[in-house]
Amino acid sequence: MYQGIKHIQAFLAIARLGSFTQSALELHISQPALTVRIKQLEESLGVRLFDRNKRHVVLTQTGRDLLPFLERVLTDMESVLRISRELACMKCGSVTAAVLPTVAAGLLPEAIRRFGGKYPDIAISVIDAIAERILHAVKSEEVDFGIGSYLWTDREVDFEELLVDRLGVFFPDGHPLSGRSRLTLRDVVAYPLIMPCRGTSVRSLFDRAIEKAALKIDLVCETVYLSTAIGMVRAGLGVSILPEAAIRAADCGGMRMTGIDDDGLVRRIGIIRKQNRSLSPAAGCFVQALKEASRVPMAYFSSAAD
Amino acid sequence: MYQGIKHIQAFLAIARLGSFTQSALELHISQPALTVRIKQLEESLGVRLFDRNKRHVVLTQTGRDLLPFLERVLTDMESVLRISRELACMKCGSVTAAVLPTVAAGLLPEAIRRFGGKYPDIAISVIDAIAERILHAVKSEEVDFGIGSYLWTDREVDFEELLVDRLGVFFPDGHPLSGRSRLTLRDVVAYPLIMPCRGTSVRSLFDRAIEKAALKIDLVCETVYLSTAIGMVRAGLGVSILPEAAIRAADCGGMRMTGIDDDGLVRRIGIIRKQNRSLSPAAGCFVQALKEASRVPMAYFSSAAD
DNA sequence: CGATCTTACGGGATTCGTAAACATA
DNA sequence: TATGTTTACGAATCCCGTAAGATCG
Repeated sequence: MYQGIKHIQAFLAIARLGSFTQSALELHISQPALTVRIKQLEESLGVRLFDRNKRHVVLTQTGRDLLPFLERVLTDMESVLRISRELACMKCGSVTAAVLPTVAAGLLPEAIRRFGGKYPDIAISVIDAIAERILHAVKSEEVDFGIGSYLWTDREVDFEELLVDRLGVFFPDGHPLSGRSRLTLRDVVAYPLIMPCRGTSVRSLFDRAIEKAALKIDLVCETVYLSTAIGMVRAGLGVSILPEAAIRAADCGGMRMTGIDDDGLVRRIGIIRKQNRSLSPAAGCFVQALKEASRVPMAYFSSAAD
Repeated sequence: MYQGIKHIQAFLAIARLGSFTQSALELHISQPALTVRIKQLEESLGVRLFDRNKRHVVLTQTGRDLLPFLERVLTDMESVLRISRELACMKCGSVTAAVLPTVAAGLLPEAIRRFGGKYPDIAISVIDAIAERILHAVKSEEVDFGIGSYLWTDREVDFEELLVDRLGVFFPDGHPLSGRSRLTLRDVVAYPLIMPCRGTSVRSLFDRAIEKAALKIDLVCETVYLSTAIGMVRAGLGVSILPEAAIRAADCGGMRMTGIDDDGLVRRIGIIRKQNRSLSPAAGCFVQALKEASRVPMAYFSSAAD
């Protein structure tokens, strides 16, 4: 069949330089080898490409007709090389991640800062989503990877922990729960509850703990945004269980937070990846930046419930 | 360096079929050979293209990024193959010829008819020109070949005779030259002459014959078009020496033509080609049609002097 | 005769296929 | 265990470079 790129390079070099000898020098092969290459190309294409007049070599009409097409093949091949090199060296490409809002506002900016400094040409796009949707996005390969809580054992995905996020009880000033250094789930369920809606990691952890302890609860409201839940708590509608770090992000005036002593109520946050899928060089590098960033304390958290 | 088309075919087959085994069947190679090819391609591009999960093979993100580029290379390569095949089989292409007007109106239509019947996809373009310009067009490679008279020995071009065109003396009814069965140049130069202009083959032959015989002439007019010369002869301005066949093409009422016995006054018309240049398949085939057509008598001649 | 392309041929690298090993569902 | 990919290795092929041949200016 047709031979390969080297034959096209040979053709173009001779078409340009008008000499086998010159072209052989440029291509770093011997001149007889070039003769053979052109002969092979001519045979495989079934047409004569050059008229050899001993002193000069010139394209035949057929050669002239084919020249632009062969040029395009080589140009395109060079594009492939350039782009794959750029992808490998992260001079281009993109990373897409589905991330819990708390992480998107807390850990992520630091990671993006680190990564963006090293690889300014990689576009990073972040989809902030609740735990359930992150898992879906990872499994459907909408995203390169997710950052979230690994709540449901799922053999389709791998999990690698980045950080552990403790939950706490949020209640208004002057609430009966005040003054205790630690609380338990059993203490909390005696009061009306405001919780993030289903599908969030906090809610999943909470529901699981409730079921395990076989407790009854009085859920007065479900919120999408963490800040809404906090507002309701401050207004005296009830108490809530939320990430401890939220105390730093939201306006928590008129509120108290106390840690909760319950094994189930810790949010293990990490990288969620589809099994048997390799990360692109850029994504792999960004994950690295995330791991580094997770070793320094986070400054801020978002106001969305997740 | 990068390997070749076969690697790209391998990549695309696997990307499409999602299986090394299937692709190997399609490509008619063994499956281990395919593994090696992909490994080579990945190494030469410096990126991982597939995630092998034993049960399925799926593109990596990088592979997906590169897919359209590699597809384009193969598409382009297939274009090259298709076009060269078409050029070879004369399913496409064009032929350009510089042709004497008498031939363009006489021999050429028959040749075009024959050729066009067999190869309807080849475009034929004809430049009608006088002998001098035909030679120039051939040497500058404006045209694939010329059809004309080989008047000036020129090592840059080859000549292959197609037909011989005799010249005759044209004079008005009742002219003193009337009634002779043959004439000589010496008979003719006694009268005022109307001749095709310099650069035409007829004029060149004439001038050469005059010079060789060391005759003096009375040139009253030079014409570009053969029909003009005939009109002037009919009007009694003088006599002319023109291709005998012109008697059939122009309106020659009130005129007589007699053959001339002079060795120099035959026009040898044939294919004029640049030396050491091969003809395209289409041009070569058209030349063949010309040779065939030149073996049947011509019906008409043009009215232009050449 | 000098420059240049073509042909011939031997050595070396590449590629292929068979067979065996390995991995996953 | 069955399916499918990777590794290993011997054999065939392909490709290259050197040397000799041919051709044109």
